[in-house]
Amino acid sequence: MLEKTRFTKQKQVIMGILRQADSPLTPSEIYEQARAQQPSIAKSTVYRNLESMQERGEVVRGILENGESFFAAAGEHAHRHYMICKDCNKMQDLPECPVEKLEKEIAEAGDFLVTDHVVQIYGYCRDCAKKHRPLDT
Amino acid sequence: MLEKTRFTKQKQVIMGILRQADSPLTPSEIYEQARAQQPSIAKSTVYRNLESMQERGEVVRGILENGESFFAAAGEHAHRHYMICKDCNKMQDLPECPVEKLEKEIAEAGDFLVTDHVVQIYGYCRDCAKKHRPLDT
DNA sequence: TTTAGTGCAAATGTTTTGCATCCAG
DNA sequence: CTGGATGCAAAACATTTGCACTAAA
Repeated sequence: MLEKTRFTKQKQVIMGILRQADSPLTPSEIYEQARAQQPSIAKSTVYRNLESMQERGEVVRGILENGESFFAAAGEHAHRHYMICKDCNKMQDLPECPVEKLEKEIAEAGDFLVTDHVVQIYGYCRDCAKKHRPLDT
Repeated sequence: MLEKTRFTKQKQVIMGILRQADSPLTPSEIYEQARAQQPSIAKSTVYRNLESMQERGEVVRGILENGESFFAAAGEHAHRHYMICKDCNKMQDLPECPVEKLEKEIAEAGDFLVTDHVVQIYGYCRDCAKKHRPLDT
């Protein structure tokens, strides 16, 4: 049973940040941005809100290779299929989900009850690739 | 340039554990198993070896939803396509990679230089599913 | 008023690092 | 011998938790 929630300023700020983001954000990034609007906000408040929002399905949570988590507002980049730049960590949405078919096969095989999946393609975005090795070799 | 490595007992123990594993292992699991063979081994030694082995391509590293990392010996379960049980955390290899085609399309589009990818399907393995909700509904 | 939510600090848990010592080559 | 590797402890991070206090309903 969901307990009743209060629309606190902090929660509004966090949701606002996530909704305006053009890419998922880490708790630290959210915290930094939130402090601009609400200087007294505590990091733990950010974490607690992200957790409860996730339980409510208002945001989606994922995890980066370095162990940091990231969050996106539901309906935005909420499908957890990304291209992630190893350099700047910016995440772009994948144009399609390549797993659905496979998921169906697994369900039919009956040895595993699928609830969810994650697809993350790593590499370098155009900008960061330029800095290192050119995209066009 | 790779610096020359020494075949220490610790490194042998760690590689042995990973090669015998039937599923990727977390550093803590590796450390525990390693202590059985080499009681004086330090956790930091496990981490340092795993890191250097990964750089050499001897092992592959991934990350779980809870932020813990995991490792598998190259050639074993080294492709980073898994079905991960949310209950017991056991990981099974996916029967096929559903991303290759998509990866090729991204490469052709030219906006992202792909180096690597991860596919993780979450859910419950047969045993754990039994404990909660039956696989056959 | 009531109590969910907050801020702050302390506690966790994982991974990293500094350094004196050790041992494989 | 020599310097790469180890063990130990401390430090660095991300995240969680306890608790008194604040503020939304």
